[in-house]
Amino acid sequence: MVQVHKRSAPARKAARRPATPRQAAARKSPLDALLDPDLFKALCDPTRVSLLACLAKCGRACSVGEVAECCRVDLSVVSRHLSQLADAGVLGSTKQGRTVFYRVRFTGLSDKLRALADAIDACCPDGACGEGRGKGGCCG
Amino acid sequence: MVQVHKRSAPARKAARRPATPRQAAARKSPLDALLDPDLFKALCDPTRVSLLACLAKCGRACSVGEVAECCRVDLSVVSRHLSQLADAGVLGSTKQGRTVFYRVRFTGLSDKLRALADAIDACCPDGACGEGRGKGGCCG
DNA sequence: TGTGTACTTGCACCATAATGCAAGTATTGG
DNA sequence: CCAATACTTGCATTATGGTGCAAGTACACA
Repeated sequence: MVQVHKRSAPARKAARRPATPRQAAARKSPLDALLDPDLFKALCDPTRVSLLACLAKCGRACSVGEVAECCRVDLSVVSRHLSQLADAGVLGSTKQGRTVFYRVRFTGLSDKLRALADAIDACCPDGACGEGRGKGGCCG
Repeated sequence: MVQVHKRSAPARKAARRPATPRQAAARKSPLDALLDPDLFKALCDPTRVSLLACLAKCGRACSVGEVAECCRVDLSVVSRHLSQLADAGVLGSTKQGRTVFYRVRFTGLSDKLRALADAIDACCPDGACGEGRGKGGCCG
C-alpha cells in the first residue's frame, strides 16, 4: 500500500544524485566499503609492493627468508612487510615447522579490485562512461 | 649456433616460473607497471578517500569549497588532498574564473584497477584460480 | 638438553606526510 | 583601484611509518 504506484512519483528507485558533496557524503554506497584505505595502505610502499610482485611472479608459497633475497632491506623488515600484507588480506600465510610461507591470495585481491572498479563505474553519470557502465547503483 | 634447437630444450615459450623469489624479482611483468605505489599512496589516506568517495557519489564536478564541506579538515588541507588525487590521475581539474572544479576520472581509475586485477590473475598458477584466469602471461 | 635455524619483536632513529594557521596569489565585481 | 572571494602556499607542529640492529621466541634435530 505504500509503494504501489511506480510511475507518477519522479523520485523513486535508482536514488537520484545528491545535490551537493555534503549530501553525497551522507549517502551510503558500495564504494564506501570497497574504497578501503587499509588495503591501499598495504600497497602504497614501494618495498612492500616489490615483495608482492615478487611473490606473485614466483607463483608459489615462499618463506620469509627466500623473499628477503629479493630486496636489500633487512630480513626483519621483510618479515614486517609480509605480515602487513597478510593483515590486509593480500597474502595468506602458513607455518610449517619454523618456516613461514607466504603466498599471494590472487583471487581475493583481483576480485576486490574488480568489485571496486565496478562500484566506481556505477557512480559514473549517464553517458560519461562506456556502455555497460554507470548504471546508477552508486548512491544508496 | 647457440639457440637453434627448439624442442629438446625444456625451457621454451610461455616463460616458465622462476624457481626462486630472487629470480622472480628479476623478471619483468605487466604487474610491475600496474602495481604502482604512487596510485595507492593517493588512496591510502582516509581523508583523501572520503573526498574521493564524496566526489564520486556526487557524480559531477565540484569546487574545492564545496568538497571542503564534506569533512572537518581545513579547506587548505582539502585543497592539497584534491591536488594530490589529481596528480595521481584519479581526479581531473578545471579552472573557471577563481573557482577550481575537480571531478572523478571514472573510467581512467576503473580501467586501471581492472588491468591490475587481470595482471594479478595472470600470475595465478594453474588451476588455483577460476576459469579464464591464470593464463600464464605473468612473467616476461 | 643444548645448539642452530627461521622468524618476530622492542627500540631508537630518521624520513615522510597530515594538519591548521596565516599569508599570498588570482580573479571578479563595484 | 579596492574589496571580497576562492583557492594555494609557507611554515611549524605533530603523527605516522619505514628501517636496522639487537634481543627474543619457536621449533627441529642431534
